[in-house]
Amino acid sequence: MKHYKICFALQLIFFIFLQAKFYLCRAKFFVFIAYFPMMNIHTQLQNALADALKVIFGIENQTIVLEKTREEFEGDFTFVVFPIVKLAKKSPEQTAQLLGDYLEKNTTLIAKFNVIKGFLNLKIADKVWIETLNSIQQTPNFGQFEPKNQRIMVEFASPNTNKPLHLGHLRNIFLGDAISRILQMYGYQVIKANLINDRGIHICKSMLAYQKMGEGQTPQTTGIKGDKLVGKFYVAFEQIYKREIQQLIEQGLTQEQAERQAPALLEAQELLRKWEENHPETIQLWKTMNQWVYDGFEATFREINVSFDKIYYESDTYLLGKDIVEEGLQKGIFYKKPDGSVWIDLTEEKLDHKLVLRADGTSVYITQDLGTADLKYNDFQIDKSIYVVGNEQDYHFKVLFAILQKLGRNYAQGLYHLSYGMVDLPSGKMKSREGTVVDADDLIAEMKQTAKKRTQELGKVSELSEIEKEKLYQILGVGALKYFLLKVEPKKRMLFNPEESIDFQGNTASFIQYTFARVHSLKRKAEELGINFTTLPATTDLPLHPTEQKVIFMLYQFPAVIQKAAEGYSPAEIANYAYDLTRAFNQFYSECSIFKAETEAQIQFRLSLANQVGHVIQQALALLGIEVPERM
RNA sequence: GGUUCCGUAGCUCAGCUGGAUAGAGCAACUGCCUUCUAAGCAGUGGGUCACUGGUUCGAAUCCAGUCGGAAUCACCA
Repeated sequence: MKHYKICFALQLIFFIFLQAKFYLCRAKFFVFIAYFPMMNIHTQLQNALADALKVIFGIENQTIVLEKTREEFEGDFTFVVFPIVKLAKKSPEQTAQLLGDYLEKNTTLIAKFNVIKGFLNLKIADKVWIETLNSIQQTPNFGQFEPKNQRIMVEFASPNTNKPLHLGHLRNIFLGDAISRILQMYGYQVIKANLINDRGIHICKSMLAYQKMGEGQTPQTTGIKGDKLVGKFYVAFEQIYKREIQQLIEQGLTQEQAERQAPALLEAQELLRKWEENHPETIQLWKTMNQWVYDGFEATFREINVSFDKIYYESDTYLLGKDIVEEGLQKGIFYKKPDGSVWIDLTEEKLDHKLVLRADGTSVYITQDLGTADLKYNDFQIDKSIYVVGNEQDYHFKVLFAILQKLGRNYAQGLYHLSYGMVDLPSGKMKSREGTVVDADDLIAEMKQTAKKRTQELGKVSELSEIEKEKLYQILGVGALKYFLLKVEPKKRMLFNPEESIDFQGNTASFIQYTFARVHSLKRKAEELGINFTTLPATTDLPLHPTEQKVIFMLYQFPAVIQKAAEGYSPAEIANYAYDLTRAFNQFYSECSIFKAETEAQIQFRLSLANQVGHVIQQALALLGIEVPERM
């Protein structure tokens, strides 16, 4: 409620400001319309209602909440009068009736209204909708917000280099990529960052197995993708390790002892020590194998059309943060235990005591995260910083942010953990050790294959060249996968059933892409007939079909949806919106003939509507990193 | 055990800054292609919004508790 009041107040101030500016600077007004076509109807209605409340009932400073009218009633916006009936001193019906009468008499916005109980349903005049469509049509980059002159870093992907990417990574990557695009649209300058975990015991495990049984294999000699090859040796290590543990247990050790004393692990630890001492051969092997992995990742990223602006390597950052520990000690925020380890007391923040440096002076996970936070800020002077990391680390980020807050970092306010739920299989959690992971490359290939099969069954694209067809399968397959993972609210855990392939019907990317292709087909036909696809309607006096009105209403909401998605860090908002817009358009499409419309003006109007739907679909899907085909 | 998150149709999910008779898709069934792409549209059936209480004109939505599930509470990352 509070949020809404502020929002309304800001809108009001802005509106007044612009009205004042209007006469001074006409251009500014158009910029305003360009970025906030929403304002036109919504704010005008709110203002008119505010007037009405004041004139009729003497009520001022009332928060005016407008809702979308439900399908089963006639109208576009609904004003619920229950909250004001006490102040109005009339029955809900009378109150609503009086307000409706006032609006009808004093504004040109309303075509009609009806009152049901305490609900005032307002139907916006067709003319206003057509003007809205025209204004959207004339807006270059409809949906793009004005630059906020703020920088925001989005860190995502953050893979380990000892094994290939899997389905869980894909959710992370798609989320990070989509939220980056959304924030950019919302006016931020976005820096996409990837913090690669390229060092540590797990990498040494792959390296050790390679030394033992690699026989000089390379991605080139084996034809195996680099990350897959390295992953193969990681699995090999695990097998050796497991066998050794088994043997030791048979010799009478406990499970725990065996796990600690197995020769393979000791050797891997030795390798890590050598790495830390800069042992040339070890470093060389490490570099070589990591490069294979990077090449492999790069191929996957290219396949899913994801890129980064900045790559951090943990081998560069893992020693950072020790100076911050020193700083914290000096400021009295951290304390030292007798054994020499350093801690922070976060019980005030309802967290616990947390270790920030080991007794032997070596870092823990959070130490380097403290250092990296400073590094990011110093590198880019960022105003906000987002970490796309799974919800298993919720506690870690609470602690990290609380520490940075206590240290008085001025960027601490702008930190946000975009936490998301795990992708589970019907059998439960994905476990790499048990071989139940869904490999990213395999899944992508499968999706493309399914898209191909489905396209061939329908047989509508015989005109396309082989290259174009391949591109189409790519767009459809990858799109379906992205949409599948993005349409669910990030924080919810989700289920993926490999047995049932991802749908291409219903609430899917394919459905939305298909609708874009339909629009494109209209465009081709218009060109054949020599009709300009983008011409604006000649008149605003056309009668609107209910489905046409609904489509314009959907288009009109696009900027507001972007705002909601950006502020709530939720690409799912965009996915749901794209789906609703698409459904509305398909309803229109099946109920209204475009080229057989009664008048030229109507044909123009409907083409203009279709054209705009095509644009917004393309934009909305682009925000999710999904491409659109012109035919399918 | 403490903390956090989740629980809506057979399945997968919307709706959650409180508003009218809780919505989609999949699956099942029924219509609609002498062509603006049927990967579509229209319709039928399917619900104790986990449960109990509270707040109020009004609760799937807010609060408390209970039950179920997950994560976390590491000198792993």
